[in-house]
Amino acid sequence: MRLTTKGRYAVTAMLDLALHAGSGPISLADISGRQDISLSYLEQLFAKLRRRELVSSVRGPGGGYRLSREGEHIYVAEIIDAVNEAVDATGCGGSSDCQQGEICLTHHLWCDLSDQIHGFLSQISLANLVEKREVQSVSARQDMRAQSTERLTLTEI
Amino acid sequence: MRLTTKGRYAVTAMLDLALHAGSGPISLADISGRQDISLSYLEQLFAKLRRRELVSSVRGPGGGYRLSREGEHIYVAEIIDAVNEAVDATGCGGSSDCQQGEICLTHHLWCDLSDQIHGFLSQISLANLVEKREVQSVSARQDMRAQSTERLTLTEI
DNA sequence: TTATAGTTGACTGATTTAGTTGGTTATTGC
DNA sequence: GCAATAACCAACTAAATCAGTCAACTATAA
Repeated sequence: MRLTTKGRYAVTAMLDLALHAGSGPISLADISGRQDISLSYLEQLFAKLRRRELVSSVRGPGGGYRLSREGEHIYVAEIIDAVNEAVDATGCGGSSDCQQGEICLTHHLWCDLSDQIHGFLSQISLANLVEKREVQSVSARQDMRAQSTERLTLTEI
Repeated sequence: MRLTTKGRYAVTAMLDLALHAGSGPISLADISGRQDISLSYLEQLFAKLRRRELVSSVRGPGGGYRLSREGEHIYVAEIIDAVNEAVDATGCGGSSDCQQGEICLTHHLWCDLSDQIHGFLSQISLANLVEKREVQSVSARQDMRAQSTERLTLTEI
């Protein structure tokens, strides 16, 4: 279990999907606009999320991504694990022979801490986050901003 | 709050200190030998741990480091924070104006998750880790290995 | 048939990680 | 006083990761 900005981007993007669920597939361009994450970086992240079957894709115009399960059943831990892809944190790949054929101190210690954090983040679902009042108010403002820039783009043309 | 291998090294080294507390200051060379962490990398980590007053140093022969507080009062979260030194995880440095002068979705979300993990790791002390049976048994073996290589070095000369 | 949007891969600069090298300073014991 | 020890310090490096760019390709809706 690692906690980096990469995981944060992924969780944010997935939360954006959850917030806009119901209105058909959401394009990465939309998420990019709302969350200020570069489109190409999102593409990389969503390739991994798709491989883990956290999202499913629809190609062509009007296409995009949708959650492949209900938000209640997608947990923050899964999302972070999907994009961080199993970095052998123990140094021995779980084979427990890190130090001259025997288990090292780091091994037990970090597996334990890591497991506990993992367990903690496994209890927080996207639906839990969507429920939060702050999340809803920020999201509402982002939607309005997105709509106004959309109008701008149209009138500019 | 970030969780990387850097933090793991720091926690492991501090746990080594806690396990060998009572027998005078512990040299980084000893920790390096037992935990397979390069001496120079330990030096970098301990410079930060000392700045945060988690350890105190004794120079000269027989010198080394010791915990500046009892293990009961040193928490895993502090150690990780000390070596990771405040990386502005929010992108706006807590000023809450990440997106066109207003707070972003990431901000709330990540601060919240981050705070909860921090709270969790703030409850685990070095003393808690020392108590664990697995930690004690691994540590005992490491000490024996260190003694035998010491003997080897002496007889080789 | 065209525009949309996902899919893929190669490539890049910046930062972080982990470690090396080569010093200096303080302290201890002879 | 001198040699050995071990903390302290700074510059430098290779490798990995992060974040993003660019360019091509494929499926599909209108």
